[in-house]
Amino acid sequence: MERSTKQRAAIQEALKKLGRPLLPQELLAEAQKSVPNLSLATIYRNIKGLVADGLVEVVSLPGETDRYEIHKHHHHHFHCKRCHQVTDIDACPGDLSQLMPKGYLLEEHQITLYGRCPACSAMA
Amino acid sequence: MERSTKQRAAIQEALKKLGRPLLPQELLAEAQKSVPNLSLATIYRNIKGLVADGLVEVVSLPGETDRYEIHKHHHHHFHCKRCHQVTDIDACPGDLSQLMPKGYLLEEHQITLYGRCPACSAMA
DNA sequence: ATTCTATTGCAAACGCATTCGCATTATCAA
DNA sequence: TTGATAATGCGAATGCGTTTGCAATAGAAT
Repeated sequence: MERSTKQRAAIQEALKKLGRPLLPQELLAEAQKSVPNLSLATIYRNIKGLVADGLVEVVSLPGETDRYEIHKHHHHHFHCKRCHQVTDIDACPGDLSQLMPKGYLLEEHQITLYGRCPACSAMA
Repeated sequence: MERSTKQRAAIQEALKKLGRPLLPQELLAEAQKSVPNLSLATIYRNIKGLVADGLVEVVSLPGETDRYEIHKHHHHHFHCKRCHQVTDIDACPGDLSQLMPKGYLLEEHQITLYGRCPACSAMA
């Protein structure tokens, strides 16, 4: 059966607290603030379960290793070119079937936006 | 200096002929039709050069290994969920800065469309 | 033709994210 | 409290895409 551990709690906390897609490493760093010797293997093991339970979702961006965030409704992502943090974008242009050539059936779409986040655009 | 080999020619031909982003393996298979014992290492070595020369561009899609296609102007991609082939989509919704939260600077965007290509939607 | 050396093919080696083995620890039902 | 066993930590092992070492091959200038 399923046991509740401080590690799993710390992981969910971290995801909830930062509220953006996190790399296993980022998740590890944040969760270790409450469980110091938490290991990366435990991050992977728990994430796997959380994803299976539908509590967490995998965020794959082009050329990036998978990130994880608490499950939400349809949304897109912004990737800062400077700090490389990924942020959720709740807006959506809507139906894109207008872009499709004849004969193609559109089922989903994913948009990745690139640029500078507020903190980074304030700098350079 | 730079020499022209039948392998490099075959690789460019394959990219031109299929006209869509190709995986190293797909490229290998197609190019081997004219140069039978072409090796994967040669695919990688030549692609590297072609990309450096700006003749070929890298196409990274979420969760997929990089594909390569002849360089074109801004466009997007369609990924068939059944046959997994990737097709160019020349249309673009245009300016998406309306989606951005305040303070974020938008520089680029990438859209990946998913569904069924004509051949595959005709089936199931 | 001959020579010089870029390019190739092949297999071994890498880099890196993710998974696994296993002894140890900790959760939870009884 | 105790016993059964799920979960953890750590390091070793995978998987897989890509790169590299090296001897053999083949462009291209002379």
